Amino acid sequence: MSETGKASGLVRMRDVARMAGVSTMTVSRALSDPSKVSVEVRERINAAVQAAGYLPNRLAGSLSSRRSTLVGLIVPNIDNSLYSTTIKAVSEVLRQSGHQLMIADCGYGSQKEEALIGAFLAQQVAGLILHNATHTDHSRAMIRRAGVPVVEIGNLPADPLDMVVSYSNHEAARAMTLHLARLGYRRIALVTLPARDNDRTLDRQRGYRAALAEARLAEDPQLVVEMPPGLDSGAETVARLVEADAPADAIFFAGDVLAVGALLECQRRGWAVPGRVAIAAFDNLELMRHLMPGITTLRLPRAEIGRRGAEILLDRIQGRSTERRAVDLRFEIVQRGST
Amino acid sequence: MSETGKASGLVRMRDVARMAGVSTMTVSRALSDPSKVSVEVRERINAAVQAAGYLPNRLAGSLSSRRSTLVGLIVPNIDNSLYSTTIKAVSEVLRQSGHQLMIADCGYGSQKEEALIGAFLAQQVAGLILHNATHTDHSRAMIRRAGVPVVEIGNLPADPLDMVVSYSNHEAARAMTLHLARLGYRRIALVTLPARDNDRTLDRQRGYRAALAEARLAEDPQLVVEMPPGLDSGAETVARLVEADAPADAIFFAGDVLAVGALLECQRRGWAVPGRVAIAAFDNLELMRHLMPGITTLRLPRAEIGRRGAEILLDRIQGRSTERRAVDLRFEIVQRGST
DNA sequence: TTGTAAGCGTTATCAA
DNA sequence: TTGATAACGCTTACAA
Repeated sequence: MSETGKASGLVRMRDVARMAGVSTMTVSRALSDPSKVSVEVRERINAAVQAAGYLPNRLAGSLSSRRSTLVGLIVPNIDNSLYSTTIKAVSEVLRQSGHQLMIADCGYGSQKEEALIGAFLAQQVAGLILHNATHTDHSRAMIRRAGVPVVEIGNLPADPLDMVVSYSNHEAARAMTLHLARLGYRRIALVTLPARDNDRTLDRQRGYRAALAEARLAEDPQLVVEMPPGLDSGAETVARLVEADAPADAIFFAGDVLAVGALLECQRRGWAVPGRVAIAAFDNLELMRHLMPGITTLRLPRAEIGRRGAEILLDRIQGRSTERRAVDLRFEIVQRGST
Repeated sequence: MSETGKASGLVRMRDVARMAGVSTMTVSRALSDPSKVSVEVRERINAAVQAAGYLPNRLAGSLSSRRSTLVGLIVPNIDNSLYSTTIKAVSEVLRQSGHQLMIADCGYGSQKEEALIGAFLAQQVAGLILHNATHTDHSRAMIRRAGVPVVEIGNLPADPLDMVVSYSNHEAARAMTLHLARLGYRRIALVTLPARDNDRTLDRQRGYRAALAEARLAEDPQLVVEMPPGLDSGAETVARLVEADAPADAIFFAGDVLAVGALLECQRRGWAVPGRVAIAAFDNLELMRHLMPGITTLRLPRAEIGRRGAEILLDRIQGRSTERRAVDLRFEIVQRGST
């Protein structure tokens, strides 16, 4: 009676084959490419699959075929809505082609990234998506040996591993700084996250400096600040920069939700924005538009990066392309009341 | 010279074994339990592993040992900081024990969840973490047959699949509604996300009704509203409920960032909070504390749910426990200026 | 259209 | 402590 798995509930292709009176090979074909099997046999197999509650073992399948449906994604911090916008887009594209997404976060360090790359390659991922653009030599060696396609999505690196889909952090920071200069601000401060081990933050600082030079504004070391992420951080910084002996007239918060914390602190203190100080932000979070005043910011293609990144990775995984593409996506400045 | 992989770069355990002059079994032991191998041989093997840049193939390892290091997590929406707090905590715990996390989102529907559960089981995950508490019969059947441990984390279901780590949405909504009643509000509105296919929202609505009954407040269907997520949604709703013929005197936004959108709309319109209307929220986002006034809300154990959930799952995966535990974590009300 | 045989790269088992 | 052999559950390659 109960051919349906021997107590353990474990059903293998063999069992389905026996039930349908065919060989495992025929079952395999019926599942992966039904057109290769006669209608009659196909129906018997489907019935057996249903009856047994059979689920194919992809571990065995991938091992045998040397093809995997796993893609690894490494971001600096899962717990951050900026990254999750991208993650969501990647995940949608991959699912539609039957791939599975493995996600890990590496903090902002390339050492931890190395361990994760090793773990993912050991799982035989078909491809990798990396947010950081800084990697250890060993990471590079492992990726080269494994021969899997890689997309870097957090920045436009000078020396890419393989493919790239991103915007330019340098250009974005430069554009916003020039925008502030054009609006007439002369003492423009830059607040970023800690730059150590973070190529994106470094590029933003460089972009800011480039813009100051172009606008013929003097660079004041007092006006370049690194802070940990968070609303409190932004609040603290705006107070410090506005109450300094030589105060900033505009502050460009190039990271996280620092600008929001700053604006809310100004509200609490009754400081007019931009009367007392102008505030600009980096990422166009939905919130920026709802605050009073709305915060001037950059619209970055977070979702599109995820989508295009996943797409060109799949093109390579599925052999539709062999190019090492580099896609530079656009950003734009959203001018609002805060500047 | 170049024994280091035959051009393709693919190095198998066999190759390492040959280089070290031992059998593959000895290499396998040296990697998984070095104490079982003599020091001298171990060193030769380590040297060969380094020289060859060998990465073990976990697909083969898992297939052979019938053990997997993969854990599947299914949330309603990756792109939501509430879930990402939990995801982060899960991910940390799993990494520390050498497990990999596969993440997918199922919208709020159990049909899509079913497909994902199937995909994860096909990958031979060692365990599953599910945020939704509503599942199809087929999902339940697959999980039972596969025999993998499962933790549900989004709610306390009446009929759990296996283990549960969560707070009670019913009790949380009830507690906040009673809190508002005790503060003297008499026309308390409830705004939730769409309740269809969402056991958490349904429980919140039930908890609200239970509290109204306890507080002997009449239930007004006009005061129970379902809205899509988002700041705009909250803004729109507060306007509607305050300008109604019989306006609400307090609004409990039981979902997403609706309360933030509402408070910001009140700021824009110059409505005093709580003078014109009181506002309470569900999740204690960092922002709630920074707004003026601060928003009264519930402190929910988002991170602890992830941590404990992952821990008890690992206890079962690693055979340290066989219990079907249900953990009811605490929440608490954070009273602030908005009520 | 279907089946047979030989792997895929590792680990369990048992023997030396 | 080490090794030989046989799985693990599937797919590739080839034969019928």
